Amino acid sequence: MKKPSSRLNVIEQDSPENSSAEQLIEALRTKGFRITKIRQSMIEALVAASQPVSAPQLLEQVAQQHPSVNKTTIYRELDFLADNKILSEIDILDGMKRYEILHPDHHHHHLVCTSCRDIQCVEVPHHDLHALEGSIQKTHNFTVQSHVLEFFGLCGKCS
Amino acid sequence: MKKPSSRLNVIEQDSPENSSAEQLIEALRTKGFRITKIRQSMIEALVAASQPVSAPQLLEQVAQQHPSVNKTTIYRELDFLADNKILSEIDILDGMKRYEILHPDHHHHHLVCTSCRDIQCVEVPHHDLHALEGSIQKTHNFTVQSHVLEFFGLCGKCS
DNA sequence: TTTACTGCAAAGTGTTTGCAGACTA
DNA sequence: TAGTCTGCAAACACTTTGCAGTAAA
Repeated sequence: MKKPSSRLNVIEQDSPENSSAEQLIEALRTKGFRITKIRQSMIEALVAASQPVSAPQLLEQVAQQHPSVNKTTIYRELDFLADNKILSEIDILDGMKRYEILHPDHHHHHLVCTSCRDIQCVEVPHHDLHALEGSIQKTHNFTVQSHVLEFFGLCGKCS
Repeated sequence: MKKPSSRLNVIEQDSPENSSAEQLIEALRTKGFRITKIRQSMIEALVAASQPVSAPQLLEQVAQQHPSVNKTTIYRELDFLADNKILSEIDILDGMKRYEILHPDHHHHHLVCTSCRDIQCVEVPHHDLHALEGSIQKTHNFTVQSHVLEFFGLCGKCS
């Protein structure tokens, strides 16, 4: 069903995974939220993930440590984490949302293989898009808040 | 057949709606496909649409002329039309796909209002993205076939 | 006549809701 | 203890499948 993801390490983690998860958890704690086992497990799974993951994938992952976890909790928690700017949603046009840890200083886009559904991350020089957003703002009377830019094609293995 | 028109602003139709629908239908006919009432009605509805439409929206639309039409037919026909390069799929992250007539010489992107879900079209200078795709091809060993670029924000009415 | 196309019923998949009970702080 | 978080059951919305019947060419 799922094959081990290719380690292309396009994006390098700023800090070791554990530390990153702990930082996020600490931030939530200081905001006054409770750190439950499931919340912790989800954040760790998301930090460790090498690709954006879907809710069903995450359910499977978390269930390995907490077999009684319910899908409702997963969905609610994903909403919660997205609301708190810990996750960003991405869409690869296959009908379900995926989530990944949001690195505020690390905006990037994705290369989605249409054959094996593998997802790589890629950073794009931002001045182009910023300039574009500025001109859209003026010509279309539209206030751009965010954008989605994803590339579809064939990865090295599939081409 | 093809009129060269690269206007700024919102996309302008090259030709009257009827004519465009008839061209598409004629192309299908010469490929050997049957032109049923529902197929015809769907193409006309899609050509007339001012925004990308979802399957449920299209069902409602077509049902006005053909009350007995079934959702299964709508979904199958949308697949069929997309396979035949008459439609392109777009995704505005609200959980369902939308479709619009594909103008091969008229690639564009969308401005999605996160408040009222209104969708405007916008053309983006393509040399930037082409250059980007070229460099991705080399640096990431990834063959780019297509991309999705959508902007989210507030339209004039909602901001 | 041929077979592409259609409708119907049913099921599949991802997601959400209401509520009672459990657990963190 | 208090209020956040969780599990469960059920419902939702969009989409797909199998099959028998209809209609375009």
